Amino acid sequence: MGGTDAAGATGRRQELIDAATGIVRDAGFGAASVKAVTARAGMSAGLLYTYAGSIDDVLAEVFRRCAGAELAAVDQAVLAVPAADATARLVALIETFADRALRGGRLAWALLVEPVGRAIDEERLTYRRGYADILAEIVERGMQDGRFPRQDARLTAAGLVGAIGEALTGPLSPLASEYDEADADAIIRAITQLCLRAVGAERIEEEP
Amino acid sequence: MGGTDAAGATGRRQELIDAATGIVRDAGFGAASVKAVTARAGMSAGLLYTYAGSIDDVLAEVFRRCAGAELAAVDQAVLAVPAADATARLVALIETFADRALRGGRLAWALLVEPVGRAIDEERLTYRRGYADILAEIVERGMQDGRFPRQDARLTAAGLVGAIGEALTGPLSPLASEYDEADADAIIRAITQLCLRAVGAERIEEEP
DNA sequence: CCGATCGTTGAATCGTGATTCAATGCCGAT
DNA sequence: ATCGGCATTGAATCACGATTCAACGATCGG
Repeated sequence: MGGTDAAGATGRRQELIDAATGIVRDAGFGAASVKAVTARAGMSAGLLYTYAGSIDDVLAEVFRRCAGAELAAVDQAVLAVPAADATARLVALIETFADRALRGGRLAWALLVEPVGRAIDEERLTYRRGYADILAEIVERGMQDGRFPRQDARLTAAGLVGAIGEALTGPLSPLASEYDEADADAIIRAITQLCLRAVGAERIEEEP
Repeated sequence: MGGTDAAGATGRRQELIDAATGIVRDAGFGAASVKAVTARAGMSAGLLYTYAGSIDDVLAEVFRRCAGAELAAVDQAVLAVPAADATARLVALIETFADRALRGGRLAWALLVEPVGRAIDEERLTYRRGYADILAEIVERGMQDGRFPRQDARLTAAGLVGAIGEALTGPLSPLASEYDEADADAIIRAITQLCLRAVGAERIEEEP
């Protein structure tokens, strides 16, 4: 056998997905053409079709994996907090999500808002709905416990997804331009406060 | 001269823009190809290039006009309310924006979130920033008057743009599926409450 | 060493829309 | 009636990326 594992342990399909993931992280889905992906994977363009149905197949898989990892991290962070404290769960969700987004380079942008084609838009819907579902559950519970005022939990959830996403990836956000590493905490705190107020959480930890 | 005004008063460029606007309203920018636009305008494809530099030129102009009209309507509604009452201004903004979006068919979706190419994405940035600017001013004023708690006005503004946009156009929103004409008011009310809470407005009109 | 097999290559082809431009039609002026 | 010039046509061309596939070459059993 030749080199390290060029065609060995990993498997061509995995190499394609890894290469595509790297490109998406660096530059978004728009840069993940057949040529770019196969070049990064160190193979010829045609070989993609031996190991995947199409470039959209590969990119959809990349989206599922990245989005799934983000969602899982957030879900885990939320579940680490007692369900009884809806406010703390909400804070955990926002902090985890925002922290990962701010440190993940272009990935959050690619997953949340980058214009992409049909194949991936459907994945995106699942992704956003995943967050909205978690949020809706938290809001529902908070209402039951009397922590949050009566409201349409699903609409609030959608609104929070939009608010967090826009604050983190929109044209006015730190991610759009350069931003100070040190600012990250301040930004996360501001988003958290915004969302806590939005659901009507009573206890809001103020900082001087 | 021949027909009504086929090549008369209106001007070819205007006809192109009108045709493109109609298509965007009906089906979004994705449907506004050269062929579709020129066909709707009743002229041949090639003529587009006599009266516009490119299809992107035409679509960017359509975007500017539609977005400008929406923004102007919202701005007008906001200015109709005394600046001293930041809460009322915020309500006016949301109600005007949401009402127009819910009644405007696909237009709101096209302007806010439809995936489009570069030429138009820059226009979109201006559009969203326009709303964010108005919102930031309202939030700023509300803080000065002690109606809203201390917060990062620009971040709140971005968050509100995201929340309103997602609630109205997101996968979880009424616009994604069919929705009852009668529900529109309830939706608008829910979004309003959400945003009022988000900025920390004290007086929130409850309804039983 | 020979041929079968299978992974691999990358140039040719396809698909989809935008864009160009030679040809045509239409008009008033002469 | 003929001419010059402007408006218009729409088929040909271009652009650009995805996709295909005939050809190549490494490996292995005999």
